[in-house]
Amino acid sequence: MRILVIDGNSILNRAFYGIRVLTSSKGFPTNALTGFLNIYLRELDRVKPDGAAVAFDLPAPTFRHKACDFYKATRKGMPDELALQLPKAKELLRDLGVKILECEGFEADDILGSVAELFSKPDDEVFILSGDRDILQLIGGSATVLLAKNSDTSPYDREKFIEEYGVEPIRLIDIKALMGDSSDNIPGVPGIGEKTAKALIAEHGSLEALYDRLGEAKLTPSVRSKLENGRDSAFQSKWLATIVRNAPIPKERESYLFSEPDCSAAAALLSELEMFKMMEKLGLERAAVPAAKAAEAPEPEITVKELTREDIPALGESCFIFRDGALQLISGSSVFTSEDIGLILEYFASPQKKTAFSAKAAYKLCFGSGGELNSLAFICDLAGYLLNSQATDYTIGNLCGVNNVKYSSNPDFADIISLPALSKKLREEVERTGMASLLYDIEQPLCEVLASMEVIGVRADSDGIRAFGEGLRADISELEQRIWLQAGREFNINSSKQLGEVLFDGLGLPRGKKNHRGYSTSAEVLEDLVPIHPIAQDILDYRTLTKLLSTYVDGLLEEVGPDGRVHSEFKQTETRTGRISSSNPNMQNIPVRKELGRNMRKFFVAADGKVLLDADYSQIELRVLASMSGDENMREAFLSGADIHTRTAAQVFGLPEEFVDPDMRRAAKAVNFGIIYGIGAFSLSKDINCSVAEADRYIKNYLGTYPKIDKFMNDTVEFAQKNGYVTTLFGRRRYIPELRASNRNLQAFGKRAAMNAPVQGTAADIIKIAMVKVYRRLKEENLDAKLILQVHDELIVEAAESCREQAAKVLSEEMQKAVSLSVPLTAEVNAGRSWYDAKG
DNA sequence: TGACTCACG
DNA sequence: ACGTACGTGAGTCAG
Repeated sequence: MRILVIDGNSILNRAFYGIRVLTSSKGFPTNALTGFLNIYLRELDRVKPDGAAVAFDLPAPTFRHKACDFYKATRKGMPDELALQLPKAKELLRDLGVKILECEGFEADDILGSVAELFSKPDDEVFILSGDRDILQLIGGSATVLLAKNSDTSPYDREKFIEEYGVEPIRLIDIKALMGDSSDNIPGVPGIGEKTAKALIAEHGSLEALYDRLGEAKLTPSVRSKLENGRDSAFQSKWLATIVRNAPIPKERESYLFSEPDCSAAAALLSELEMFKMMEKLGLERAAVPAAKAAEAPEPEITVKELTREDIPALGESCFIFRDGALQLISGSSVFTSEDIGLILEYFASPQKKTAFSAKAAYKLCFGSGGELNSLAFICDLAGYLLNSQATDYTIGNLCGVNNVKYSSNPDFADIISLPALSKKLREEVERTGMASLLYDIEQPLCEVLASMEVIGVRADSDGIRAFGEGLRADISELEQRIWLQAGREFNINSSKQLGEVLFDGLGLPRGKKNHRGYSTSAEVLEDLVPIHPIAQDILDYRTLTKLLSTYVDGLLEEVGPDGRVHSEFKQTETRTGRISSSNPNMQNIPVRKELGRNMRKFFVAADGKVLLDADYSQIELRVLASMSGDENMREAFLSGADIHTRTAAQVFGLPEEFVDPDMRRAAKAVNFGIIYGIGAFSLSKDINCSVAEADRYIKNYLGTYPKIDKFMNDTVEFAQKNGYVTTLFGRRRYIPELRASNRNLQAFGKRAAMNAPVQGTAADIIKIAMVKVYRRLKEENLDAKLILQVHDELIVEAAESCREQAAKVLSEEMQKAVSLSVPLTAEVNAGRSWYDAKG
């Protein structure tokens, strides 16, 4: 028989620490479960066993079979977030037909050893999955170990083990007896480390043989005396390190074969945990309401009709879903469908009050055909986003799960007929959490603005881009030749792996930071190599050019439409902070910082007879911070119109502004940015190239200079720890479950995110308000000028030459008075034929 | 698919 | 002892 047997504790533990925080909307942690199932399914696919069993630790209530008082005394108790997932894992595995093994007084690895023993007949194969190297001692006969590492598992059979350790697998015990294992509280022989232990066992064969021959063995005096003194400890350690193979597990071999899965139970559990992706992976249908409940409340009769012209005036309040050119709308207990564009537009234009699931596509249809979308009162996906910005998508099904609205038991209309209930629940939640104005006054109106921007797009000069690309191609092949020449061979420069081999093995250059797959070849590392070898600069240049070519030249050309314009998609429910994102193509990361890349902006141009107006906020995030924290010192800087970085440098260094040199200003600028990101001395020191101690001093001085910023950050973190979320000036929330994680790195990340989100998010709120205002006023004043792009703190309008002055005035006025802070907001507007020219 | 690298605010 | 600033999207390689 072919059996897969798993150390449940070990794999859950690895999954828990290896995967970012995942929770259901109610905060129930699911990361360990998700990780475990992914690993389990992958290995199932590889091993294709006849049966599987998962072993769990089950300590005896009053004694252990290894009753040493120090045994595993230091192993930390499991964090609550993980402990909660343990019973769910067992329940789910049972539902899936997997055997669960627990023996009072035995640990999971003892159970694995016993299973391996049970399946050691000639035709048996046992695959033992664990993340714990101790388990390697079980290799042999029918048993192969699948050792879980970072993100994959590596199979260990006898040959592989011997190659790595130089001894038989069972000798692992003897090695441990000498070197000990602090995580398992195995003392070993004090002073003997891994290297010595391996060498001694490889030479002498076993612990017993070593001690038998201690007298005549060739040993250094110090090792000999350590071994003599550590004799008792060594033998006790060997016993501790030995995995038991006779735990009282079920002996009926057939009981380990897969049993019939209970799909509905598994689906119900996964639905409860909102693990919908996993359900798909397992091929499970979404759980219906349990039969008993469905019987209590019979479903209303649903009638499905094709929408007709006559229906429209009679429709009461309805909600609609518009997707892939088809409309589905629900009114009372009737479901109407239509693919007739004329009819759809007529419905959109009607005065019936509407709730949309997602509205951008509907707006786009209207813009494309001169229609209107009237009386739209509520947009569900935007509400869901405000309630939980960290979900990955806001499909109807997910919103129902997120907001705990019951499904219909009728699978055909599971989603549709629950929509009215869903929108009601969402509306209540948004109002309860104080985000009504944010939804109705900012996000919903913005949806129409974004739809308009997507439809209009930006004119692109394809010929110009192609010509630029040809120039790049020539330079790239020249660089490629030079790099190959210096490397002494041809290789793929784009492959970090091959590049690493060339630089660090071939040329013997010093290695910098390592990463999971070897040594880093990032720009940071390469820059340090520039003074050492000329190849470094060539590689940096090669990277710059190929990035421009593949992402911005080739990538962009694919996105230019038949109208000669690119129609980027602006997503409104994508970021955790409230920003919008841009994709296909991403117009928010077109190069600007370096001149070569900045040239790309020459190819984004105004249509004939028009100009581009580019308006950007000056220091919006720092102004928001000054206002939110109320720090007088920083507010004064903005009120007086000072150069903020120079002013900061002067204050932090205690000098008059005239004495601030460019280096000092640069350092102050880095600190100003760092503060917004939740600064750390280490990263600041790298950013401005100084010692960590120096960076630490800058930060301390800074927080001393702006004490209320210090207080604001501390208060914000404290609020987040207490309430689980932070808010912007306009009430937008970001939940930060990481703060409650037991992993320190995750907690530290949570704190930084908590400090950043109110600032970044408020700035996002402000520009959204400005966008709505600009959009409305351009329309009101009947100007031939349209908003076409947003880049976080920057708006771009395409305006007819005839109204460029008026449009520029609208932009600058509406941006500056979008909101009223305790410091002024300023926006600078420039005009030009191309984005390059229009950007200052 | 995930890791790496790099473009932007 | 360990990792190291917030938020994105896209292209490439390698398993």
